[in-house]
Amino acid sequence: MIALVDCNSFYASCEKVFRPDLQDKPVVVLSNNDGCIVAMSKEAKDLGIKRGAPLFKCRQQLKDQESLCFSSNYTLYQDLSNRVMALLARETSHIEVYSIDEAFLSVDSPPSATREWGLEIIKIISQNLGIPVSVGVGRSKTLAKAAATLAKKSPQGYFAMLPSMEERVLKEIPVHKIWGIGPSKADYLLSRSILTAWDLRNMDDWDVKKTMTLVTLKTLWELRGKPSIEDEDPQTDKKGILSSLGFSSPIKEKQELQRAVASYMSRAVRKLWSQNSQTSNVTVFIMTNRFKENYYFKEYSQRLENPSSYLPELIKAALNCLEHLFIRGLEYHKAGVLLHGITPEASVQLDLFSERNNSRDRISLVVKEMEQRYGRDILKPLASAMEDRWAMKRELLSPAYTTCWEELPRVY
DNA sequence: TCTGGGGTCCTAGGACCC
DNA sequence: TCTGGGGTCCTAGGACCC
Repeated sequence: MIALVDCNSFYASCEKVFRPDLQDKPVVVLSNNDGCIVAMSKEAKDLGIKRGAPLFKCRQQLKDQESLCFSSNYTLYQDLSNRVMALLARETSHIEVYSIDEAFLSVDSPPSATREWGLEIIKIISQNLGIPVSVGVGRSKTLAKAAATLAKKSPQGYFAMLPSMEERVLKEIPVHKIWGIGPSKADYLLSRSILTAWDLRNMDDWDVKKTMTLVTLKTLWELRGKPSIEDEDPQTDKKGILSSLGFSSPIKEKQELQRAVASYMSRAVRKLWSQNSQTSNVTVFIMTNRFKENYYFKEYSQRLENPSSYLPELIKAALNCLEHLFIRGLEYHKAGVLLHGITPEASVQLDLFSERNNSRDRISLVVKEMEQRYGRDILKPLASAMEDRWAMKRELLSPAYTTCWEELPRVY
């Protein structure tokens, strides 16, 4: 059996950990730039607030209820997540950390003791970290996921879908709630009168393979209790790196866009460095407000002659892309940089006529070392070093309770 | 006024090769 | 009118996830 351990309202729960005064209050966490709502405590959910809703549309409602908003504090969430995962790892022979707030665990206990094991996990995480979690158990990841959804509704936060219960339970689950079935596939299934998880489970393999995808076929097998979705290997390097962010206020000037793009590139390159890789393809995109008329979105890619992780060269490529995109007179809301064709540094193929450029390697090395010693922003490319007028809006940020000496919570 | 960011995987179709 | 067969690789774009 497989268990899915899922933190309840994770971001909101993290905010509550160091604010006992908020224990029973509605809490919501906002996206970057304090734009929309990405997480809510149970109390906020009960108010009928929807995930993904823009803040300005529910501001009044939140005010009426004395709820509290927070800007997203990823430093805090990632740190608490690491602690949750470390505790979970002690309770199982195998753990797959699936996302910042979820992990699949293999269930080692005999069936008769599984319930105690699950409840013990909930207790451990709650006592050590103050984070509420739910545990769902099933014969496959997809079944464990479905069980976890039901666990959230149960008072103890635990639900095991035993094989004997599968038919009854799956008949109650609408097809669009199944992990891996998004809006588009749900629509298609509905049009064929496949309404529940049980209906999908009983479809013909070839039919599914032919009219949908292999992924859906695997989902179907999983619903039948046959594990078919493999673990993702956390060691494997990223295949694409994206760094993009909306501006806190619109940008008109090309020069400002250039600074933003240069700065996004230096973030992307840092991710590249952290996995010791090089990139061979740079893409830049810019866009105006997509909710307004005359929406403009355009991207431009440039292939590099040789794979590179040399920041100045990559910034130059990005700025060159920007030249193909920029139109004067528009108000830009967002830009981004994508790196593709990523290869490990060790196996990079140079073309016949180029030589490995040692001085570049040394510059990158010095930058890396200085960042390690003095912190991330000690060196910035000049192209991005001016004032960041467009920088992210985070007006409601909570302290970095666990990762910054100055911001440790005080006990009086 | 204000509407997130960062990923993965799959498929179709074109270019190219023998 | 007739116009091989079987591959690989790459890219764009869709779908889905948290």
